[in-house]
Amino acid sequence: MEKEAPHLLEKREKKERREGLPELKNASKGKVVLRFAPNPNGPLSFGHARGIVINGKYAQEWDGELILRFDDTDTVVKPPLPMAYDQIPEEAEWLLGFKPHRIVIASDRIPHYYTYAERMLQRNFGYVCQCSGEAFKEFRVSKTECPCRNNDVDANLELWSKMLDGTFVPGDAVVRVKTSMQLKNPALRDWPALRIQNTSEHPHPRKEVGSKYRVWPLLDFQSAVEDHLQGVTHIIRGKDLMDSTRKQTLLYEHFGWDYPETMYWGRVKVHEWGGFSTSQMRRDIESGLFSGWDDLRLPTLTGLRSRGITAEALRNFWIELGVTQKDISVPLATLFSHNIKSIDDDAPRLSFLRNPTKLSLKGQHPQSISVDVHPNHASMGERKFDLAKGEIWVEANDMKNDEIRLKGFANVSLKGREAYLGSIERDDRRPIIHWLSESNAVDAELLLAEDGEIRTIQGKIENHTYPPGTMVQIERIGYAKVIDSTTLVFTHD
RNA sequence: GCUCGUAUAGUGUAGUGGCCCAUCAUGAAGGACUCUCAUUCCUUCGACCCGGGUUCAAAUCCCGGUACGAGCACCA
Repeated sequence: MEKEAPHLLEKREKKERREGLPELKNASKGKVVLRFAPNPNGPLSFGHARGIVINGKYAQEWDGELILRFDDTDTVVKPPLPMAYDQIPEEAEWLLGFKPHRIVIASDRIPHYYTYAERMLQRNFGYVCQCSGEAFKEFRVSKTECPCRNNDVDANLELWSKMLDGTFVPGDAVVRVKTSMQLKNPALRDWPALRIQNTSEHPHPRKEVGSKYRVWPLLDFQSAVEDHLQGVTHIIRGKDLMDSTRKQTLLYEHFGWDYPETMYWGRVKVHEWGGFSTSQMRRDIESGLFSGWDDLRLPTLTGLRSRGITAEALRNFWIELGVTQKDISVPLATLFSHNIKSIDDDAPRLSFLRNPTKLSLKGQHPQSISVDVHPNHASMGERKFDLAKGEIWVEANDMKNDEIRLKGFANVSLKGREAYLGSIERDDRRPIIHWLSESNAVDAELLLAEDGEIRTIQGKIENHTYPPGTMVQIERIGYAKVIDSTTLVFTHD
C-alpha cells in the first residue's frame, strides 16, 4: 500500500482558516478592474465604506484598478450635491490609503449613453414607450406586450428625437429594453433604460451640465454601458442590485458583450443606529438638527472620522465582515474594538477630571513627579506634574473612599478637602485614582455623542500640546480625540 | 401577489461530502500582568433554522417548510 497508494496514508493537512476576502473568480493579476459607484447626493456614509474598502482591497490584491464613478443621473429625486464631487474622492483616499485610479462622472458621459441608446433602437432591441407608468405596470403584471413594442425602427427613431428636442415632457415617453414580457421575474420585463427629466426646473447641480440634457439614462442602463466602456471585470455590490445584474445581462446579450463577474453583500445595520438615509440626513442638516455632515452623531465617514474612528479600523471592520449575502446587524462594539487596536499603541495618556474637586496635600511631598506618557512605551517620554503649590484635583466621585492612591504618586488619607500623604510605595490594594496637580490642570470640555445628543462634560484636563486630531486615552475613561488644548471628543471606552 | 436571495455560538465569520462532538474574532464570566475601569496574555461559556431525502458518510448535495431581506420606480 505504501508503494501503490501513498496518498492514502498521508495525513491530510488540517484545513486552514481562510484569511481576508474570498478569492476573486476569473481574475488575473494586473487585469482586474473594479468600481465603486455612489450617488454624489451627499458625502459618503458608513455603508459606502464597505463598497470602497472591499473593491479597493481587491484592486490592491490583484494589482488592478479601482474606478470611482459618480452615478449622478437623477436631478429630481436624489439630486447631487456639488460639494460631494470634491469631498468623496478625498474621503475615498483617506479610507483606502491610495487614490482611486480613475474617476468617472456619469453626467459627463451622456453623449456616450445616447450613442448606445440609438444603437439599441436601430438594432431594434429597444423601443420608445409612450405608456404611462401605471399603464405599463399592468402590462408587466399581466405579461402582455404594450403596443409601443411593435414600433418599427423609424418610428422609434422619430419618437427618440422628440424625446431629445423637448417635444415630449417627463412622463410622455421612456426608452425600454426589449427583453420579454414572459420572463418569470416581473422586474426584468422590458425594463426602462432612459427617461426625460425636466432640467429647466430641476437643472443638474453641476454648472457645466445644468439644463443641457433632457433625456437621462436610468441606473441600470448607464451603469451597464459604462461598465462595458471602462472595461470593468468584477462588480461587487449590494444584493439589492441582483436584479440589476439580470437586467443588465439581458442588455449585454443584445449588444454581444460579456457581463463582468459579480459578487454581492447583504444589508448591514448597526444596532445602535438603526436606519438612516442620505436624503434624510441632508434635510436634517439643512434644518439645523445637525451641525453638518461631520456631526459627531452622524454615521457619515466624516462624522466617524471627527469622532476618532480611524481609516484602518474601518478597513479591518469591513474586511472582517467579508462579502457574505447575509443581512446582518452589528454592534458598534465590533468597530470600536478594531479602533482600539488601531490607536492604543500611539495614544498618549492624559488625565481628564469630571466634577473636579480641589484637595490640599498635607505632609512632605516632592516638588514634582513624573509619569509615563504611555505605560507600554517608555520611548514616548514622561509628563511632569508640578506639586510646588501642594494643591491637586481629583474627581468628586473618587472621594467615596478615604484611603486612596494617587496614580503614579502616593497613598493619601482623605480628611475633608485635605489629603494626608502616606506611603510613596504601593503597599496595599486601595483604589487607584487619576488626579492632576493644580498647576497642570486647565478648564476643559469633553464632548460626547449620546442618545442623539451631544453632551458637554465640563472638567479639568491635564495641560498638553498635542495637535488637533491626536488620539489620546483619558485615563480610566476611554479614548478621545484632541480638538484643541482644552477640548476633547469622546471616541469610545 | 410574482420573482430573487440568505439561514453556523449573544454578535459577526471560516467551512463547498469524510480532516468538524465545527474555525477565528468580538462579547460575557473568571484569572495573570499592570500604580488606568486601558493595552497584553490565559481559561471558561456558547452554534450548524425545522422536516424529509440522496449517500457507507451531510453544516456541506436535493426537496418541502419556516424565518428574515431584497426587486417588481420615468431613484441610486
